[in-house]
Formats: sequence, structure tokens, C-alpha cells
Amino acid sequence: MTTKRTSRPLTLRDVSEASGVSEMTVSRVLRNRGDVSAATREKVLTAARTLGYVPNKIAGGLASQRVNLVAVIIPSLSNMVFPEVLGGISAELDDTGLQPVVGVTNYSPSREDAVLYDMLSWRPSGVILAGLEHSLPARAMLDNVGLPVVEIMDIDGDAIDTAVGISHRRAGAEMAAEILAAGYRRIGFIGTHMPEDHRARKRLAGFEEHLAQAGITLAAREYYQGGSSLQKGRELTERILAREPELDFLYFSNDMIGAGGLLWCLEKGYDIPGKLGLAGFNGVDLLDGLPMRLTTTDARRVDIGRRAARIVAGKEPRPENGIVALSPTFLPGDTIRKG
Amino acid sequence: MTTKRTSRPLTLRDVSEASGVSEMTVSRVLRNRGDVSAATREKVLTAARTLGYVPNKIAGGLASQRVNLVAVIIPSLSNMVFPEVLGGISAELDDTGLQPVVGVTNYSPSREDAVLYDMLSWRPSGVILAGLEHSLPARAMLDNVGLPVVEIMDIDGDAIDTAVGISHRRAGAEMAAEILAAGYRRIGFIGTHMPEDHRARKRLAGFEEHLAQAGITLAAREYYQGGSSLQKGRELTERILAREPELDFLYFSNDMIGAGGLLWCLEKGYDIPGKLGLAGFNGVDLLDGLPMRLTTTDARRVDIGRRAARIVAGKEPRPENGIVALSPTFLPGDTIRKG
DNA sequence: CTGAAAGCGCTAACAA
DNA sequence: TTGTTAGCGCTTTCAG
Repeated sequence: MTTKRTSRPLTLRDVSEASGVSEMTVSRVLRNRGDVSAATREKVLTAARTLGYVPNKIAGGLASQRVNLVAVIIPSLSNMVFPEVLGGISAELDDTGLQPVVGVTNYSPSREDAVLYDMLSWRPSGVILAGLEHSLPARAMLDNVGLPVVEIMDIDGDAIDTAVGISHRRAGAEMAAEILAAGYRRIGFIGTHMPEDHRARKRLAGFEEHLAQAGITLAAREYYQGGSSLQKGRELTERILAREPELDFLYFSNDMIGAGGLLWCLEKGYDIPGKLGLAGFNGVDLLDGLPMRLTTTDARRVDIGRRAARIVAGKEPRPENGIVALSPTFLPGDTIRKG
Repeated sequence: MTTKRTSRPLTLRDVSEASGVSEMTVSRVLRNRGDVSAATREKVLTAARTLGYVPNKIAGGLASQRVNLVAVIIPSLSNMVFPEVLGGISAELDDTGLQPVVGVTNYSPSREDAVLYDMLSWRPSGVILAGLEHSLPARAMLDNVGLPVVEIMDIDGDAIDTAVGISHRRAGAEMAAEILAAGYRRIGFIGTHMPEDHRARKRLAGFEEHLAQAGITLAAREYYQGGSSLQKGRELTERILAREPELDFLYFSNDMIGAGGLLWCLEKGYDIPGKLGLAGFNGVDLLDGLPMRLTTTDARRVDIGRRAARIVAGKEPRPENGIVALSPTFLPGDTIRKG
């Protein structure tokens, strides 16, 4: 491998000169476009390799007006859920020549605006972003970008272009149904106090509505700030049970705090699921291996990523109504009484 | 917000015409470069906003030969460790105008080559990548890019340009020292069988060398394939203890399987840390909240990300020898006997 | 199958 | 303080 120490990055012209082939033909070879004789192709590839040429996509993108980037905008990387969505997106994009570029908003609408603006300035081929709730500036940017825009995770609301996700209201309602069917009646809720966590909010709304239909209201609720952890789950569980010892079920807004609650309850000798049932949300398989499997709802994260990517890549048509509804799946686990 | 439905994306020229200011001056306003009168600035900003103009960084990058992107290449997003590194990078890059672009290799050298090639073709301002071991093509690409290249996580080996990380040999050796000091002698190891997981390999080497100095060899070892999970930790722990019931310590190659092992041992009634000690690696605080805190080593993930980003951003000079060595920190936890 | 010319949208460098 | 000119490195288009 000849490594000529160049301060200036190599250009097509360098390869052209080294191979004695016109820039245009070099470009064709390097992109596998159009017909090029085997001999010419060989000359070009050899020259490119020995020089160590790396094409300049900035220039290419400007000339072709096409950029193989997909903007992916998510609230966080630090819990298990978005990395899994990303995995689905990345897997499905793999054979399309498209590349995901990730922006993280930390659940801040203003950061979402900034990240979106920044990503759009790269003129990507599509945008995938979490949630249906966006600021006015963000909506304005997205309304007329003229690219596929896929909003993921949630389908309870209006999509700008296309939405791929589950109904969190339904997920909440279905969990309520399972809990009631199992005979629990004094139910507490533990969740984040994040005004911006719209999906958790909708889940709780669906949950409470279903309870209300059975004439039941939440017997207690406990909110917390900041990230989820086992430790947090323990503390909140202790607190809510201290306040309301008669609770017979705890619905957690995610599996992580649910698992913390589960560990605490087991240590304290609670009869689970006999006297006290527990459920989380997400279906994080990382937690398989706890003393009991936490009852939860699979939020279909990987599938959501895949479907969103397929639509952006044009592998799958955008549905008429713009909604791709996946079904949240109840995972019974061991922490709810069996019907 | 006037939303003119345009198929063609807006250009500087549109803003120029709408505001009656030359393109060049519009450009200056939008980038806060050079002196522009307040009146002109106002005209431009108003026009840009009402049109909904989003600059084209592709064109800007080509013209200025500078791109505010930092390529970050990591093996995986699906365990806790790299997202945390990313968090550090992202936090430190926040006020620099640089933006991280993440590529994932899934621990495959050939994917690393592909991802690196792809990212370099965007002409980023710097490259941060995990590990010191790279394929020949990757080294060739990096040797002469003429950008800051920071290899992270590991410092046991030769850096291309700069390395920021911990010595995994040392981390392994120090854990061995702690284990021996606590009086354990029949020690087993449980880790991934990934030929490409160089850091785990070096940790184990440092661990065994230190044991050897005390005349001790590993009494058993158990390898596994694929990702780490609590479940996997349970299974491997059961297996190794079935084979070698006399073991008095288990060293796990990461906290996740260590935690699985811990849970299994607690259920089986092992006396921990009395008869059996356990240790992991990473210092994942997500796991705080287990019945006992697992003894482990803090791998300084966030700090590594921060320092790497600082160097790429030029906030901090590249050290003479190209090595930024952070100290792995022993976290005693509850699963090792106290000296 | 190969090449020449024109320009993508912006900014560096210079001029006014 | 503002404007003009000339590209950045590639691909589109059209001609051979």
C-alpha cells in the first residue's frame, strides 16, 4: 500500500492523472455507474487503491443533489429503548446505501429544534424522529421539507407525514385489563415526572381510563425526576407502599424501575404475585435473569425501527392514512397472578 | 410563519433577493462572520426566518473546506458502555460547534473499515474510534488523514495519533491484587469468547500475570458467545461452579454477567463474600440497586469520552507521547471480603 | 464506451 | 460595511 504523504486530500483528478483516465470515467468506475470497459475499470481501481483515494461526499452530494443520509432524532441514548430502535433502523438501512445520522435531544424541545435544523442543513434523504409532539418551528421545518418524515414510537395523535409505532393509550389500557382480570383492585402507579414524556403520559391515561370503566381509580401514585435505575425503583416502591400499604398492584412506567421495585419487594418478603402484583413497560430483555420475570408490555422497539427505515428507504410504501400501527404485546412474566 | 410550498429547497440567493442584500452579506449574517450593520442584519434575519431558509452545509463545507463533524466509531450501542462514552463526547463537543456522527461496527473489523471509509468521505474535522487494533486498510486510511485521530478506551499498545483510555492490563492486575489481598485463592474467570474483544483479552492477561506472580493460576474459566445479559451470567456461573465447586472467587469480564452470577449465587444461598467473592468490570451504575453491590472496576467511560472530545476540539493539547492515561478505579462494592 | 463543459450552493479573498 | 469573482470536487448532461 503506497502511502504518499499528502497534506492535501486526494481528489478525483489525482486518480485521473495516475490512471490516465478522465475524471468522468474515474467517477463512473468508483460509483459503478454506466458502462466502463474491464481494462479501464482495472486501471482506475488500481490507481485509486494505491493512492488511497477516499471520495469526497461533500462535493458529490452538492453535485448530485442527493445525500445518502437519514437523520434520526431521538431523546436519549442512555436507556435501553432508543439504542434498540436504532438497531432496527440500522439493520434495515444496511443494504440500501443509506446511513443513519443520530441526533440526541435529551427530551428538550428546543434541542430538538436545533438538532433538526442542523440535520436538515445536511440535506438528508429522510428524517426519522421520536414522538408526535414537536415545537412550532420544528413542524414548520418538517411540513414542507419534501422528504419522507417518519415519526416513531407513538401513533396517538397526528402525524406530519407518516407515523410508525404503538398506541400507548392502548398499551396502558391493555395492561389495566390484564391487571383487573387477574383480580387486583388497589392499584398504584410509579412513573417519571417529565412533562415531555408524552408516551408515558398517554400510557397512564389509557391505563386510568380503563380502570375508570371498571369503576376503579388509582389508589396511589408516585412520580420521580431524572433517569430510571434499579435504585430509583426501590426507593419509590418503598415510599408508595409506606404511604399505601394496602396496594395490591404496582404499575411502573418502565421496566428498569419496575425491576428495582421487584427486587425490593422480594427482599422484604412480599408475596408476589399473590398479594402484590407488579408490571413494567418496554420488554427489555436485558433484565431477563432477575429472580422473577417482570410482567410487562413489549413496545416493539426493533420492529418500529425497521418499519420506519423501510419506509424512508422506499422498501415499503407509506400507508394511505400515514399510520403504521404495531401491536403492543403483553408479556405475562411472573409478577401477575395467572388467570 | 409564512410557509411557501417550494419543491426546490431555498438557497442563499432566495434570501438575498427577498432581503435585497447580496448573497455574501446574507452568508455573513447567517454565520455571524465579519461586520454587518444592525439594519442589514435585521433585514436578512427576517427574510431568512419568514422564508424558512435552512442553510446547505453540503455547499458550505465544500466551499470552506471545513466540516464541523467528528466521526465517532464504536463497536456497539447495545451495551451500556459506549452510550456513556458517547455522552461524554457529546457533552464536551456541545459548545464547540462540532457534531458527533456515530458509526457502529458490531465488533467486525471489515465493518470498521467500511464505516471509517464512509465517514472519512465526509471529510470530518476529527476521528474518535474505539480500540488500538485496526485492520491494515484502516491504519492506512488513518495514518495520513491529516486530522486529529483519537483512539479511545485502551492504552495498551501503539496509538496512531493519540490514545485516551485506561490500561486494561493494569485494571486486570489491580483486580487480581485486590482479590488476593482479600484472601481468595481458587479463582475462576467468566468472559466472552470474542477474538475481537481485545480489551477483555488484555484485562484477563493482566489478571493472570498478577496471579502468576503470586504463584496462582486460574482454577477454571468459562467463555460464552454473543451479548451479555443477566441470564447468561446465571448460566455460566452455574456451569463453572458445577465443574469446580471449590472456587472461592469469580471474575467476570463485565458487570452485566457479573450481576447475573450474583443473583444466581444469592438464590442458591452462597455465602457472599464470605465463601465466594465476585467481581465484574465497568462500573455500570445502572446496576446499583441489586441486593448487593457488585465489586468492579470503574472504566472511566464518561471521562474517556470527554478527554477524547477535548483533544479533537483543540480544547486540550495532544500530549507529547500521544497517551492520555486515566486510572481504572477499584470499586469495592459488597461482593469481596473487606481487608 | 469515453470525454468536455457546466454548475450544484456556498464561502475565501479581494475590491470598493 | 458591502459586493464581486472565482472556485471547492464532484456529477449531470450532452457530445463524440
